[in-house]
Amino acid sequence: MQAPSSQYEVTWLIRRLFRAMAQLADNYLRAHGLAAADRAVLEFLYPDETLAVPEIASRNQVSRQHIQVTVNALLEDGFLQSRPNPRHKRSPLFALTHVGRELFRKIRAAETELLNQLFADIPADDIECTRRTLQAMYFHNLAQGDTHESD
Amino acid sequence: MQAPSSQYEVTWLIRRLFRAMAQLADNYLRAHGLAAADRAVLEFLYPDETLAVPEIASRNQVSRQHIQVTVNALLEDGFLQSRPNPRHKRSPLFALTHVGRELFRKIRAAETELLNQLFADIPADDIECTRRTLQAMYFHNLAQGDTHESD
DNA sequence: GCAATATTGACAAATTACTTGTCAATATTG
DNA sequence: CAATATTGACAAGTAATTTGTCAATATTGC
Repeated sequence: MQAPSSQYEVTWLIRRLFRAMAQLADNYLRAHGLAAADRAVLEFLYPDETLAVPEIASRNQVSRQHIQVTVNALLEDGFLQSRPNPRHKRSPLFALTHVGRELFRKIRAAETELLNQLFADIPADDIECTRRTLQAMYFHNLAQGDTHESD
Repeated sequence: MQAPSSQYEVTWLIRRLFRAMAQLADNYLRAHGLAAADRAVLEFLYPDETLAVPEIASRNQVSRQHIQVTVNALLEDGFLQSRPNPRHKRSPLFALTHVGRELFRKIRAAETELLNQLFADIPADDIECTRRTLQAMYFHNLAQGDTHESD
């Protein structure tokens, strides 16, 4: 029958790659006792951001309750520290501790290894073109689909 | 601090786009009473494949029990039909019915609408370059990470 | 053919990764 | 300062999927 369009294939590949990447990343994260949600929080704070729980949640488009639990656990494990929030006295800001920053740096380094394999033999120009295109897709998407609140 | 590499950004965007796309697709699928897993099965069979449950599962990298349940439901709803499997008498092959094929065609058409918005203003060359790059990534990935069985 | 081994479908329970609901405490704002 | 909103904590619910188990039946190696 008709060949699928390039557009369709791009979205198909995004779906497949996401799953494949998630599996690779999960294997690695598990070795450090982290879940994907933990990694996401660390990423939002790396290297020097300070954010409150509700703000991390809204940037990550997940419920604040979920991020609350994740942040509490990371705090307990010594990867995060809290500081007073000038904008809201009940909702402290969180930042990486030195240990947390080192942890995420290591995670990134390991991921970079995987990335280098994943991108082996792909010309830099193609990677840059892909980045530009996906970014445009992402912003198109946001422009039309980012008008929902919760809670 | 240091700017993230293009490689890293590409994978970041894949993660973000996957989630955004999943949300868009889910809204549409729900209207047809389907879940993402149903769509995946229909896609594997569209337009004229015939596959047994364990084979769909292995291609989709999910457990055969999960696909079994999904296929049973689609069969009950009249979207699939079974035929004898020459390679295994207990494990019939499944194919789309006419209704099932029409359903998936409609899903695809609706998705194409969304895709056209998502890709609006992106040059065809960039889309093609992106497709080529993602495909290369996907095959790199498969080449190294496809050696695990289950069950 | 026939025995040993493997595969399959069915079902149940467990797991993961969240969301939603609720509430009291405390903030912010008008 | 009173009305309203936000936050953190906790509980319960949900969706999608995995894992475990089993009996039935296939396939295979001899």
